[in-house]
Amino acid sequence: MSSDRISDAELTIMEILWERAPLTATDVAARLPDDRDWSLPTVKTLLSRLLTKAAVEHRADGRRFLYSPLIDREDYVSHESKRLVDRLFGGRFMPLVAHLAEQEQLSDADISEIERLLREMKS
Amino acid sequence: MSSDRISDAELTIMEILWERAPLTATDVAARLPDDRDWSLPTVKTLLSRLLTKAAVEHRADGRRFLYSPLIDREDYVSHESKRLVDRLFGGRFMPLVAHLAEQEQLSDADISEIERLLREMKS
DNA sequence: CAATGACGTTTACAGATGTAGTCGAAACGA
DNA sequence: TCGTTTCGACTACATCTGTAAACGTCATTG
Repeated sequence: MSSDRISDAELTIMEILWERAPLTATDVAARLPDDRDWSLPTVKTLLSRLLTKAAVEHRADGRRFLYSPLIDREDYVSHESKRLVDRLFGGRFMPLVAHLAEQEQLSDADISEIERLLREMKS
Repeated sequence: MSSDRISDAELTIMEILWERAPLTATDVAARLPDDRDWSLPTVKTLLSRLLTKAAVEHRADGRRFLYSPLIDREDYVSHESKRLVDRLFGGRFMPLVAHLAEQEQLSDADISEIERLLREMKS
């Protein structure tokens, strides 16, 4: 099921595929961010775990596979946001937003931008 | 170090101690939420792992221990919120608000509340 | 056609996590 | 004082995660 959690390392792979797909395992490895310098076998392991979790699919291309995400980034982000909010804020989003707003040094420009967004939402 | 991550199960214990401390292991077990029906040994294991992670401390009371949180709930919440924002929104607060906005997970009341918060921050 | 390389699959292995049993010592009740 | 309960400490064990090596196979190239 796609209800399996995606681990941190796996998320790194997903981000690459969300940005561009389909890709071969080698392509994915080539696009790793600098702070994730994994060997090709590692990337392959992560890809096959993602296959098991039905988070990606692969299609044969000659004797290689082309991998593509099966789950939507938007859905994943929503799911994880909700998970955090459930765990830490009793399921309410507002406290999270308020908390972050308090923590974060928002520039006046940021604030105006958010206000604009909020005005749009209201209508 | 207190930089060790607190797992889900451990968080359940922390929440109990944040609500009321100090408590003995047995007390903690008695306060478990209904959906976490753990045996006493399990609770003790989790408590000792939290000790190792320096997330709680204990003080002898006769032959028992009284456990208290060492880290602040506020700090933990900040840390985890930041982690989410870093992982999923490139560390920026705005995209999170935008995301929530799109998902329509903020009520009109929520929005007004955020606006009030932002106005306060501007000054 | 043989050697080399590119792939996917299988196996590995340490550390974290969820969940709990066992054990020895101390305390308490009869 | 002797059995029973109660602790904490130690041990256990399956699963998940991070990271990767080994292996078998097909393709490519000399």
